[in-house]
Amino acid sequence: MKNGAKHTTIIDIAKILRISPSTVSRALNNHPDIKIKTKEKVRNIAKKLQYSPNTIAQSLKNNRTKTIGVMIPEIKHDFFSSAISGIEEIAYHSGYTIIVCQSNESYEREVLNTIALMRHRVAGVIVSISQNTKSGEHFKDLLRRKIPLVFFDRVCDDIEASKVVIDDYKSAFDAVTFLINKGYKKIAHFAGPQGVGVYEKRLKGYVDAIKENKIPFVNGLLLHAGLNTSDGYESMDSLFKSKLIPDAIFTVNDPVALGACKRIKEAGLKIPNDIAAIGFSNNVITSVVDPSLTTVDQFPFEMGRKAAELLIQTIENKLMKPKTIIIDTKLIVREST
Amino acid sequence: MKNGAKHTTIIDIAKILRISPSTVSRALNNHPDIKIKTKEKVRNIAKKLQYSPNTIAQSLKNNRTKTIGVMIPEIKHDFFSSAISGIEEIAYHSGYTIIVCQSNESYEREVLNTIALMRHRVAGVIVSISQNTKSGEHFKDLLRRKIPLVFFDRVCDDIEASKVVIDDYKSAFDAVTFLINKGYKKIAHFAGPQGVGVYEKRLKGYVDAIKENKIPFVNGLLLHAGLNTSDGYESMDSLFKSKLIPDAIFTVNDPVALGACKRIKEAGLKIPNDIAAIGFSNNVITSVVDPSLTTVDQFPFEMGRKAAELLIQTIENKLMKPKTIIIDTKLIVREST
DNA sequence: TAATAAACTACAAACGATTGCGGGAACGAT
DNA sequence: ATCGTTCCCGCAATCGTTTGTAGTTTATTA
Repeated sequence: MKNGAKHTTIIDIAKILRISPSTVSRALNNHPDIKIKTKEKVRNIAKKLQYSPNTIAQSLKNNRTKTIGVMIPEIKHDFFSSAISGIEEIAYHSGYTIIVCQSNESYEREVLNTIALMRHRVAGVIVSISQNTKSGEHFKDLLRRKIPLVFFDRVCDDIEASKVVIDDYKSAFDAVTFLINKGYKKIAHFAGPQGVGVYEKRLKGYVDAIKENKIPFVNGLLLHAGLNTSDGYESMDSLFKSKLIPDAIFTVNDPVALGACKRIKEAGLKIPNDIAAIGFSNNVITSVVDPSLTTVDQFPFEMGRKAAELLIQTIENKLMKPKTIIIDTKLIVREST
Repeated sequence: MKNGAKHTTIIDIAKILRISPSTVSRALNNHPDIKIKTKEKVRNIAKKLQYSPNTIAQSLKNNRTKTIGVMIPEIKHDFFSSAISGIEEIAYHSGYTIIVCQSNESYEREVLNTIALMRHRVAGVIVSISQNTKSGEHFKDLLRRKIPLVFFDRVCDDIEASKVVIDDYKSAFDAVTFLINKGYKKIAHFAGPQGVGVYEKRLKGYVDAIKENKIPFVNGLLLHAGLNTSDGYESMDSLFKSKLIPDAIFTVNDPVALGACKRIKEAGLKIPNDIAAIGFSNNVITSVVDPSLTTVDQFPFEMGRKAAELLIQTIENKLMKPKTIIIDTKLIVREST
């Protein structure tokens, strides 16, 4: 079961040149104690034998790795894959590699993945937590072991770690206010799973925007469901059945908005003339659907970059205490409003 | 610059119990030489101190890691993030972790990433190559070091390694034949970068389908461009300008098809009545655009799974020689045809 | 020429785990 | 009393690097 891999080591090089491994090591690391002649010889042999240092051995010796653990719910979501892309970008340029794992929205798997990352002695971890994560004990384990931790988007509020988030409350508030200013008065909200901070805040933003603008709050216009297209479809369907027809909807995310739009179109109504719609996240998809969807851009690539920057700064002791970065969102106005 | 991390080791446990580290190791690995009483004591202390084995040390000792390197052009593409998801799924269940890197379609970066993966002594590598990769020397380096390699989708033909692909030729041939059977006669193809095998094969499939069905091949209906929406838009634009209007188009991928559709709609023409369209890949986006797009599903999640399975089998010596798996594609017929 | 500094290089320990081998203890059988 | 088993466990080497210390040249200076 061994990897058959046979790599050349500094000992191989040492033997050939009849010098000691330590000299080879110092030569390769350009240590001043080694004379240039020797360094050149070492480097030549190293190149000839395709020597590449064994990170494993280095890590063991130095008690430190250049690996960052990334755990997100699901890679296939636009938002998260863009974030990973941003993380990888920064990591790459700082000489770090990233280990990616997905929790699949499962708390148990999140815990197991955390353990796996600890075993790997990652230098730090970047996380967006699963929907079903209530306890943050596994993250506290990381901190107890002095492994730096950065949350992004879906954060764990009661853990002292750096965070990269958007202002979900304000983004939602602004989106709804935008609708109100456009003259819409019966605005529905399809909320996400409560218990997850970001969705709670979006809901609160909706409620407060309604209240502050002195629009009557109608309980029936506030629906709770999941995060998928089907949820949006069904929520809209139930509104139609209840004869409580809004003139605009604001949904927890883009897929839900799209599902709702589908149902609206099936009802023979026009968007935005009969019902306007705003989603959340600016999935690529929103710009090409017909009508294109007004939505809130969270700049996930940028969030990933910032999270990686924060983490690396913490790892390298350039950032001594947790910091929260709030990424500005942008309402992307399109045809659906 | 050290990670402050302080982890408990088997030595710590050994000291507490006044036994030797080797006994602790054997106890934890459930070795028959160790009596149950001792094992229990060891396990208790291990749990109390939150011991978790140092993968680094294990890897060094065993000269083998349980890490798989994954290199793809860009994570943010639907197709690749789904594939990664599939890879991670299989890897997770076999106890492997994955290191992800992106080449960003750059040959140089692909080479550097390969070196980084070798340094990490990954047990194997899964790759979809960049557009600009002509030489496969860096992959041969992997094989020389006996590091198993599996390609998926964009493969390197002249390297002897396992591959997971679709039959691009047949998929394209079938898609075009489908159009022909529907009665379309002036079918255009917007081809991708030649030099990349998969795109060449799709082109060939198009050409042969035209010829075998005795439809006149019109040179002006074959356009070469890139892979983005803008390329599709411009290709369509140039067709309009050349007054050579097709009654159907088959594009190298979905974004190109969408770009073309955009231009078609701008021209006031109807899809599929005036011009039909077929894309390639079944990006999520294609099902929600209006009109929804007929396309070819490549089952990227499944490709990722298969690639991971092949790789792990090779790593564990259960697969002795390279194998090529061809994933069946499926023409998803929607409104655009 | 001898003393001293400067320039190189080697030795050995360490990182944390695994594992072949050997040895002590306890026990029964002869 | 001797031998043989069986059961537990420890010693020490090993994986590939890094690095403090010490040692050997060589060059420099008095």
